[in-house]
Amino acid sequence: MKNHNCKECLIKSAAAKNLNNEEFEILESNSVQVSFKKGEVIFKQDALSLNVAYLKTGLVKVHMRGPVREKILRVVRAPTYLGIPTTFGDKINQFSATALEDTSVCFIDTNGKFAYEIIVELCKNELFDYQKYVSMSQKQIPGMVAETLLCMSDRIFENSRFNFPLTRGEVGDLIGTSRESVSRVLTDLSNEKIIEMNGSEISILNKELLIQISEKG
DNA sequence: GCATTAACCACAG
DNA sequence: CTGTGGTTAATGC
Repeated sequence: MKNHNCKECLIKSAAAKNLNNEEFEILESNSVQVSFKKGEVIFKQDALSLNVAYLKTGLVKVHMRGPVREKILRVVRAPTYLGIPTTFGDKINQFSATALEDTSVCFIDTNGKFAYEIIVELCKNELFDYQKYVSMSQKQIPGMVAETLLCMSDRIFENSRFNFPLTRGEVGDLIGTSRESVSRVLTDLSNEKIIEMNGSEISILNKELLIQISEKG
């Protein structure tokens, strides 16, 4: 935790861009910035709410405990809000967030000025999740893995080569399959020279084919 | 039936 | 944690 200056923040949220000086003072006195190391829990399911978390830098997985195992709901890159972890009315988190990289987060005591931005964020998430669940229910595993790789490459890292932030097991939790299946698909893709793996580093060699696989399912 | 897909188990590195 | 092989269950042709 450290002192911070929301007005001078270079990674201001869209909501914060509309605030006046007085409102910035309110924001600063009602928020706190915290750093997290890779693997640290930012907020935890079943714990009391820490209000809204704004992911300033880093990469985070948002996940929920399922009847059998943990399910990764999404993987998000800064800057973004981490959603509203509680239901209205209670203050118990319904899901968790864990840092996949070193990360800094601002916890904000919610006030009216942020409501609009938060709603926009929630709508985007809802749409994104609907699309994801449609995909998941209709595609086979290679399609889902391909889609995940493309998503990482295009949306998270914006690079065809990147350091894969998830373990095989976590990819399984994300797309709803077993770690073994993820393993096998990845080695298949590697054997077919569609991707290249070096430890945790992954390069996409044949993006067109990968897109085909992700679309065909 | 036979083939395919994928989950579960187990063991090795 | 990861990779692999054997086994099993469900599904499709």
